[in-house]
Amino acid sequence: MKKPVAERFKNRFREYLKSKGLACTSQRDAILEYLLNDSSHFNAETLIRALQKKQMAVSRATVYRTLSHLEEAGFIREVALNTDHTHYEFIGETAHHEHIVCEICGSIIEFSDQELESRIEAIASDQNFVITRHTVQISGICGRCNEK
Amino acid sequence: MKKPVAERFKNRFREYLKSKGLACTSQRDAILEYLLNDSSHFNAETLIRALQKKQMAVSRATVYRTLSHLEEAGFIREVALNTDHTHYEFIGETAHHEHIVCEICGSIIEFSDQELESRIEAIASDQNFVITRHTVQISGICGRCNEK
DNA sequence: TATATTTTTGAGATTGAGTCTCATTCTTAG
DNA sequence: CTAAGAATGAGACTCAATCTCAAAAATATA
Repeated sequence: MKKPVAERFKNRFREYLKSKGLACTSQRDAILEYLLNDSSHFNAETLIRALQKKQMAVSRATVYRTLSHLEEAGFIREVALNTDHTHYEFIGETAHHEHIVCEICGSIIEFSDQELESRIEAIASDQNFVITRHTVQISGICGRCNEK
Repeated sequence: MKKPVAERFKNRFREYLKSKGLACTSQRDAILEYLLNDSSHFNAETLIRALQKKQMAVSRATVYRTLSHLEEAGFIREVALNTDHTHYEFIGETAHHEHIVCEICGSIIEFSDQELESRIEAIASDQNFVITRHTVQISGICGRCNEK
């Protein structure tokens, strides 16, 4: 059985590539395919290893290149969860949201808050800025870790 | 003429070091001294180069180690202005604030907004989190760059 | 103040994410 | 089917950041 949502994303990506004069390759397919099924939060290195395990190995260079295209095309976005390496999340059809990360167990909670978003818009406009991107990053200790 | 504020910071740092069983060294002094006079926003590499120029060279390893201590002691904090490398700012006596960065000219505007802060507190508490840190990072295009 | 103990330093090796190069292979338009 | 252009992969490279360890400095002890 086909998954219509996944098909739609794949077509959108193909169209994006075509519109930019880029080629549709099996590696680019494989990466999007993987993200559609297995991943909401990831980084380049884990993605490389995961693809290897699935016998769909794609070289490091190609993975990085494809992630740039996916970001450019609006399929994924960078999230600053961790200073060590760039973290991404698949955007799909989910609404814009922010993250709270537990410093102890590493668990990630997503939230979205209209009041917060409006305030950010207002601040930027006060400063005469046109926003292209924004992130709210909260680190702390989650309820469960606090009990221990 | 002595600067009383700077002296106060230096004493606070010495006390912090003592309380942790750490030594007061000329290198640690030199780094704090530099930050007190010359810098609000900086990163490790520029700091290393700046100290060299002032004939107060401190090794890379020591700079990184000292920055950790200064952060731990609450004198500086990491700011995510740029994904390439860790950016710091000297906290001093300034109030907590966030940043808007222009993607074109790189200019940084600092702002603080009580409404935003309260909202963040409320969200974390809804999720049963105790906040240890938070950042609001806005990227966009500033008024001046937009005109061009 | 001299000495013993502990901590720090610096030089350079190491790690690891991310980028670059370039010969070879794949896509695509015609 | 073919020619032209684009993408891939292997591995070299970059650069921030960390680690190692012998020598030096700071602190504690007497």
